[in-house]
Amino acid sequence: MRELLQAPYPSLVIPKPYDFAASICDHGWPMLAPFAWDAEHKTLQRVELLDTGRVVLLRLTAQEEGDNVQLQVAVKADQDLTVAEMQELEGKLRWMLKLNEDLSEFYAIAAQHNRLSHVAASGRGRLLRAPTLWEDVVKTICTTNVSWRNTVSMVQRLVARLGAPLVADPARRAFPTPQQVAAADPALFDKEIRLGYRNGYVIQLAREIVEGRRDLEALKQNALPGPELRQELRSIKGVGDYAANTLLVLLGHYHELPVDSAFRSHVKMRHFAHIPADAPPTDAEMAAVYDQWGAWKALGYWFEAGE
DNA sequence: TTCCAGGGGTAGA
DNA sequence: TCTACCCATGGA
Repeated sequence: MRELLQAPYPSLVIPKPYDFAASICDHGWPMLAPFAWDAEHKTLQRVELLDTGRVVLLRLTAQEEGDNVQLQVAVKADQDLTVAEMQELEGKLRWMLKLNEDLSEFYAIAAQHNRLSHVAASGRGRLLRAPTLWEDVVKTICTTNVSWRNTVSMVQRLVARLGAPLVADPARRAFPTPQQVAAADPALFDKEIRLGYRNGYVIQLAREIVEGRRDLEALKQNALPGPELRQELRSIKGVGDYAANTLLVLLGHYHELPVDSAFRSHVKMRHFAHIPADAPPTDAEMAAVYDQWGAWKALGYWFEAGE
């Protein structure tokens, strides 16, 4: 196993400003396998299966000099990567870190909010996502109606049982592909992976993809307007309003709010504390609080809640 | 034992 | 469109 320091990818343009560690940690995704966050060294690790079938370990850190940030990418692999593999990784890194998104409109609104102006100043808002929409859909389904700790456990078991292993450290595995999930014995889900009633949703989605009945990755091309994209996501069994809006955020559409128990709890406490408990605000009333954020409601809520 | 967690599907109105 | 009911899992 060789450690190949590719530092940095010269064509991987880092936006300014950009706070690598804060951006990675601004939601729970780095805690979900096969991601792992090393807080002490501010390093994001990920086991990744390449198109060639090779499994590599990525280690990402940022080197900062003033507002000039350079991404340091270390790749552990059994041999040198090919040019095509390097290009594949570069594309995946750009997607995962949302380096291509233009957040200037969001920053302009955030700068007008005293308590959120730091978000704009430090260049946050690029929430971590998986290289594939498939992985993000499965993980989002695993966040529904369970505690976060349970989500972490479910995803860990899914990766541990079905993901492709790293040669030098077989205990570390990549996220399972739709093919691997579709080919798995459903009994393995019932007995070991234990996603509860979500087992059927994940297996069904994998089969739809493998059989060519659904092309999730095509949705990343940003070819569909928001409402149609949302409708497409809602057509996935197990994806309801909350999950669809969460996935829209991951896809770079922030006009819909992922309304879950955490949203309701936060908004009630922050904006409706004077309302009697026996007459709670409706979801629509709570969502209206963020109308001022226009197309950036979800980020506005997210960073307000994260203060 | 019961409730709840970063809800969703279905049937019936 | 709205409501009631059911759904596996694991921790409190």
